[in-house]
Amino acid sequence: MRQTAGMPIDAPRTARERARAEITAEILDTARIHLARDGAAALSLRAVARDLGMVSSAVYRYVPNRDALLTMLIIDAYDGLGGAVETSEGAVARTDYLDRFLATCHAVRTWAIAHPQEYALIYGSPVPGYAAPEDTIGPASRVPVVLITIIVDLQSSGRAPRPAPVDAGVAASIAPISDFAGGQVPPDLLLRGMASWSGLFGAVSFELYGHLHNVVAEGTAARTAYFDHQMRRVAEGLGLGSGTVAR
Amino acid sequence: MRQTAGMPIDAPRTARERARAEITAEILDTARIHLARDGAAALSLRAVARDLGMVSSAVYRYVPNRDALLTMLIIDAYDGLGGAVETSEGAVARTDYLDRFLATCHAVRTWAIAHPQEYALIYGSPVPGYAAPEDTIGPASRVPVVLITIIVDLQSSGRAPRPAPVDAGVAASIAPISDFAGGQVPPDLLLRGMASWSGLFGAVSFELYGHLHNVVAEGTAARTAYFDHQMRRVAEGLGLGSGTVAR
DNA sequence: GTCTAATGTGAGCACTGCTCACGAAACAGA
DNA sequence: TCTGTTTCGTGAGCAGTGCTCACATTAGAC
Repeated sequence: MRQTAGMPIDAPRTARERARAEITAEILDTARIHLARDGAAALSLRAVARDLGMVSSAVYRYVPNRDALLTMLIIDAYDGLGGAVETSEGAVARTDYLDRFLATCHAVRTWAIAHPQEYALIYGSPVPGYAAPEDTIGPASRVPVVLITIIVDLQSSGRAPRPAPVDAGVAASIAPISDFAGGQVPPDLLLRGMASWSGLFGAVSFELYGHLHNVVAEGTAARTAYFDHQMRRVAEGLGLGSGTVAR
Repeated sequence: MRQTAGMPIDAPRTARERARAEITAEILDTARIHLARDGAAALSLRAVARDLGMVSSAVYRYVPNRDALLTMLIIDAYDGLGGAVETSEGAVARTDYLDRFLATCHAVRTWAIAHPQEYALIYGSPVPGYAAPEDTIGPASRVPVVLITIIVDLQSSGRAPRPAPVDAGVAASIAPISDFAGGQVPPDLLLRGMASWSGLFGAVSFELYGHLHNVVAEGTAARTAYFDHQMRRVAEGLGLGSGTVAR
């Protein structure tokens, strides 16, 4: 049976297996600290080894190579973000669709600001030559699933206009996600969900990567007000609005 | 007098100055090739030197360090994208506002797909510890200026609803860009411009960084159809729409 | 108690950015 | 034309990286 993130790790039987799991966890913990402090590009297996008081070649007994360590950290980051978002969104009354959406947006942004290097690791430019392994797609889909669920819920509540017809070519283009959703969700809603997702991602990334420099004032209040306004605009465009963008 | 991108280089007087300019250009050219092939993270001064048949320490006579070389490539990339977008958008009739917007979007995406590493360099996660110098803000603003201009043009044509009133806090948050625009452009329009810019950026980045994997079908046709649809949706949300998102 | 497999060690390879002392060449001023 | 000053190319060297490998040690299985 394969191990997948979120699944509890098999209880180690022997002392050796226990030690192995423990040391692997220590490596991951240390790597996490280094990542948060220095960023993914500067993550060094040798430095992690030094911090743990082991010789550099010893970590290769636990981690096949640097890319594998990064992959673990990527899954970690996806799960961290996904958990934060699910908690935040889950605390809002189910029928307050706009608030659910805004809670999701702000949760993503708050997490990103608190964990900039982790965010950059999962949503920044991929390390060249690095291909995201299949293990990441589960954790990676947690946030978009939340967004699409909000839109689908709004739809089923009957409080939204009927899904708009979508051009056949466009509908065909999203066949993969449509299949993933069991083919039951109208393409228009999936497209809305994706649009909100990429709009949210764009706004957070812009802020985090410094593209709002000389555009939006630097303080926390200004940045939050700007972000909130723009996310309300996105919601509006999705049929999630409360009537007007202005607050 | 300081040299700024876009400004013609002073004609070199002596043979030495001419040689210097030439070798610096060769270094930049080679670095550009390496960037396109291997990505920014793998850009190596030593490798560039090798390609040019010079010893590694010699390039330090022309480029202070690796970061400076990256900065030149960043300015280069901004200008390349800006030029491509301005050309594309400039070819559309001035009064076809939606088409101007879509031309801009598709130009950004086309350039990004053709120059993925350059795109990642300017819109991906910034290299840790690297702060974008002031020289980049001019070239960096070319695309957003195009977008905001479209929206302002539409506004002045009288074919759009009046700019919506904006919450005072939100309006204050965009003081920097508002000042940059001379204080004449209504905040609502600037906010729309920024929203379109970050929506466009989000969509292109998602595709380029592989976040559409298992979501949107892989082929060129599917990806283009999806992108076009989403950009039309963004346009819609901006008041640039032609009436309906469906084509 | 023995045998095998897992684990830790340190040397080593090839690479990186960057510095520095050293000559050689090119320029500028007298 | 001669002299003095910059500028430029060279190669060695430092500190760091990822990763491999032969070797010793140790822990678990039988």
